[in-house]
Amino acid sequence: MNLKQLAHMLALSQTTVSRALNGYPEVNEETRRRVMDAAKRHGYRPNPSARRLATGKTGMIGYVLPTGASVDIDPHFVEFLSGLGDYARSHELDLVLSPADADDQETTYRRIVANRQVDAVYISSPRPADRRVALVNSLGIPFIVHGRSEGFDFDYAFTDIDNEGAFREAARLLIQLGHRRLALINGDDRETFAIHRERGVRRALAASGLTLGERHVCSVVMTEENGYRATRRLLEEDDAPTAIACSSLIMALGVVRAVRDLGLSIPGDVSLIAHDDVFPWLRPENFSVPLSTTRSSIRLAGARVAERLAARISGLEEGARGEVWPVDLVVRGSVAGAPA
Amino acid sequence: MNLKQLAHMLALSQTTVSRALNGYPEVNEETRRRVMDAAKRHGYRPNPSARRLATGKTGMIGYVLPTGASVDIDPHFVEFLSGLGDYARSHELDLVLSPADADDQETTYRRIVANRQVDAVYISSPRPADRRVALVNSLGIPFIVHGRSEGFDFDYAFTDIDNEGAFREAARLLIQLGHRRLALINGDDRETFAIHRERGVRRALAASGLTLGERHVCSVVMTEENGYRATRRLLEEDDAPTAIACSSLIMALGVVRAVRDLGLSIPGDVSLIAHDDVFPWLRPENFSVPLSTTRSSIRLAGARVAERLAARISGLEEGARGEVWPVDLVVRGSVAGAPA
DNA sequence: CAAAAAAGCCAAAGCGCTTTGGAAGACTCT
DNA sequence: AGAGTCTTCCAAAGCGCTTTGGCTTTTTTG
Repeated sequence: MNLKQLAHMLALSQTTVSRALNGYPEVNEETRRRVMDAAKRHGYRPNPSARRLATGKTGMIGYVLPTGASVDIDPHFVEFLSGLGDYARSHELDLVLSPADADDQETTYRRIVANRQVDAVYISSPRPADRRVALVNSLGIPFIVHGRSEGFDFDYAFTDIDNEGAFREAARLLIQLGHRRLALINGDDRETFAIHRERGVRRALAASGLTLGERHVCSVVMTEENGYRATRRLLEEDDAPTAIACSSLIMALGVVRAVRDLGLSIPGDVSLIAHDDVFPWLRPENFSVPLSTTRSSIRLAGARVAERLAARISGLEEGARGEVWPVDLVVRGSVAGAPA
Repeated sequence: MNLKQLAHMLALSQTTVSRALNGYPEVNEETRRRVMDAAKRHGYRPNPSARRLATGKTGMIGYVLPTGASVDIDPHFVEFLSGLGDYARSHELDLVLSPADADDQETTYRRIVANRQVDAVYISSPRPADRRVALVNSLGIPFIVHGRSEGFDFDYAFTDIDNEGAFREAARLLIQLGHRRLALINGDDRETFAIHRERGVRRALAASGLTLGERHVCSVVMTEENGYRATRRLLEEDDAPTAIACSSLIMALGVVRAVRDLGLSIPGDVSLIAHDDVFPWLRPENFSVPLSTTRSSIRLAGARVAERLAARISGLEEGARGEVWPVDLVVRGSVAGAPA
């Protein structure tokens, strides 16, 4: 059932039917109802291929997926996707993942824009002066950055959480509890979120005349194993920290294991706060010692990004507004006063 | 730069240029070179929208993503995606995720097929007599099932692992070690993989004249918390099992925590074997007691599914061949002889 | 009431590609 | 040399939609 047939059986022109269906004003309301009705009754759905050839609109949002034999997709992605998908569904948007060589995403971005394969894209895990952001901005396709980049001579639209504030508050709490030597087990410090978190910790320390020791901050891929290793290294030193801030729950698993392996305890010997992106399958309150966290649902962020993309596609949102979400500090049993 | 312009500047017809580019035989090799050359020089890329309108081919593979406020995307998905994406990239395939109401995926499948939005689809986490499989089969679009369904009057193509064999071997090992009361903490038993795993355990027990106690098997969503709860429940009973087989590493985290909370030890009081899908961020050898596992890389499965989909799209693979991969049993410290 | 404006509809021209059905020329064969 | 066969290319017809420009008919206006 295509437009031609539908028009024919309604004894109308394709033009009128098309306009009736797409809500154009120059068609009689009575006629429109007739058309809508017949369309529904016959299950008519405009062929998207034809439509996109004619309009250039695809009804799809794009994401360039860095891949490679040694490239691991961030497990956070799936939660983000849950939120994004949930919103996208209600707006009949599909998501197209374009796999790209992790070291050459530019080609892929250019392709999907040149080919008009998607109406908008989003970018995640940005770094300062991220080339993808500059590129996509210059290509002129609507986009939203999940997270923040920095150091451009233009503004852009992003949705981020207050990583600095979250870790500043976490550190402040630890300091108030008497801790003087804090450590930060961070994610990849080439990414903005990690930079912001480190800054948060430093600012809190500075406010009390303290500093973050050179060797008390580490930047690693966020795996359980790396959390373990970092913790062992930290705690086996002379000036071992008495409190640790950790950038992910997964790493925190390793932290807890390391602390135990060393015969130490949380929070007796070491206080621990981790960032919680809210996974359904791993909850901080279920750690052997309930984990204090800075909490922000990455899933909600996914839904929000989808919402903004949809708004941009339909022209409802314009400009380069960035939004920063506050982060909850949730105190549980894993923090206590510094040991004597 | 479109076909028309390219043809014009080569003083050839669109037909010839199109054929030269697409490798049709009825064009002089000399001409073909000229065309290819000019195309490359001018960076000509055929407009995919136009091409798909004409051919119906999209260069995309589809996946219907169940979503909803209370629907969590399986964390395994991201690993599967890593493999799929890695292969797809090298073949210029994109993946389109079509979010659907988890309770009504049929509509979405029909849509993407009717609209010719993708060249092929894959289905994951199938159940016996899975309606999606029947539907997609009847719709006549190329597809691969990751996992297995059962009970159809037709054959279909799938890539699965030997879940039954894996859990049979795991159970057999435990039995050989003297365990008589095994328990199985399984995933959702409406899914085929869980059924097969349970069958594997039962078969191994039966071979030694043993059975799996009614209350020694549980089927839950695979979260850390559920692993914990199930273990507590199992171990606090009178005829507590001395060995546990567990369907995921994430649940195993909870199992370990529960055992510890009860003042018991692994493998002294309880032996544990879990299935490992090979996550980069959580490795069984790094558990406090290195975890014995049945291991199969879900990432490789993703790559294989992509490969088969590509083969089907290009007509290289036909028929309904199913393939079942063997699973490694990797013995580490978490198993030992049954306590006296 | 005639002229101007608005409403409602349509035919046809794209969008950029593939593919069908020839046609022209070169080549082979008797 | 004439008929038949390849080879190589082309014009034009789709694919199914949107949109431009124009044509009637109805309504409004001075």
